[in-house]
Amino acid sequence: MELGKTAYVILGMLGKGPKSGYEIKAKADISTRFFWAISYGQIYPELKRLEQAGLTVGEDEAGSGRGKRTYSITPAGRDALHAWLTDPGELHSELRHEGVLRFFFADSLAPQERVELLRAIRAKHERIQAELAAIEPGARAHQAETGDSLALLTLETGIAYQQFFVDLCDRLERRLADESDQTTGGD
Amino acid sequence: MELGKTAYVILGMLGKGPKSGYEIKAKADISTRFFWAISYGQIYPELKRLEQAGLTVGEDEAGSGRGKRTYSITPAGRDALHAWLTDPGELHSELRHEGVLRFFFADSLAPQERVELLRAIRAKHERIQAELAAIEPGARAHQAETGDSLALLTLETGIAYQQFFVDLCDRLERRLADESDQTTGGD
DNA sequence: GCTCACATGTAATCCGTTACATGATTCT
DNA sequence: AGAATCATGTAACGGATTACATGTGAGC
Repeated sequence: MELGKTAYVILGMLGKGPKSGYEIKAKADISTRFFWAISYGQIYPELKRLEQAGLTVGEDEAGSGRGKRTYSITPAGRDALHAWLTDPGELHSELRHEGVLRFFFADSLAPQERVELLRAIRAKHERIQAELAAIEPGARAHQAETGDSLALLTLETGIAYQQFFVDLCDRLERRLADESDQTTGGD
Repeated sequence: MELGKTAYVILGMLGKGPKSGYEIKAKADISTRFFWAISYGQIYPELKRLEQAGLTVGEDEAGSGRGKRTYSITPAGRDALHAWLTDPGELHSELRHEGVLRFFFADSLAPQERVELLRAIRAKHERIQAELAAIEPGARAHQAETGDSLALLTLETGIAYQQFFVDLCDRLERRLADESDQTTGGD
């Protein structure tokens, strides 16, 4: 029945409790988004497919506006989720990073332009890090409530990940400065 | 004329010297692949589009087998490349990391299964790091020849990036161990 | 003669984003 | 009354991978 990774994001979210498509998106936006983004265009069709496959069940919420539909995970859904979490096959991972890409091709740039590029990369990662830091208090409260420590641990991973790039840019900028010092004979 | 990022990978490669589609792929596979992957399915059609746009010129190589075609960057191509390298707009970056994704949802796993997940993530990054390390001698020789230090610097960035995940997995494994120590009352 | 590296290309398919359409409820 | 948020859904499009088709040249 071959589910895509995105299906597991949805299934995983429902594993933590029943949710609507809208709520799944909201939760994903403050957690998985930073290492696996999803959009409405995937969520709603996928929820239907998962229901047809018997991995989730949807229920129309009475009373509330225009048919809000809340989905829950089924036992079969939990099995599928567990099978994925422990699947010994390849862990897909890919990075598309325009900043590093540009840096790789930056030998045709003037030294000043290179530095500006590094600063721009740094600024971007700092901005995302600030976004993540803003989420932390909520995640901490969530851990206290539910006892789920992995969400917070993953968030901290995200913050450390951004920090890696900030440090990297600092290091590279210094390396470039050292290099041009040598070329110009120091002083 | 709105070029996609992949077009710039090709343009950037040609900026370092004339190449065939095949050669572009080979170079990308030992450099940009780790932060911006490309495939033949993109390269050949894109080379044609870039030629039509006047950013590259192709020339059929005489003598060699079934029409090998070598492309060079034009002055207009260099302008476009420079414009991209210094574009102050958003730097696209995205990560899809199944390992961290699974970890986020791993609260339903047994402690032993969690550790196995972390070990699998770690192993994968170590494997990629070894791949990168194998490329390094070639990159070092290339720098000595051409004076282009950024390719090597970028490769080292890739190695450090993999190391980040290796360290992360070690840290997380220790954190999980500490946690279960507390829960079981130590010993 | 066989296999491997070199070499080009396309078509099917998949995955995902973006933009759009629609409407209810809640807050100010 | 108006704005923001909640809420669902689809269609068009774009980007990229995969598989396939085809063929040459060099070395064993």
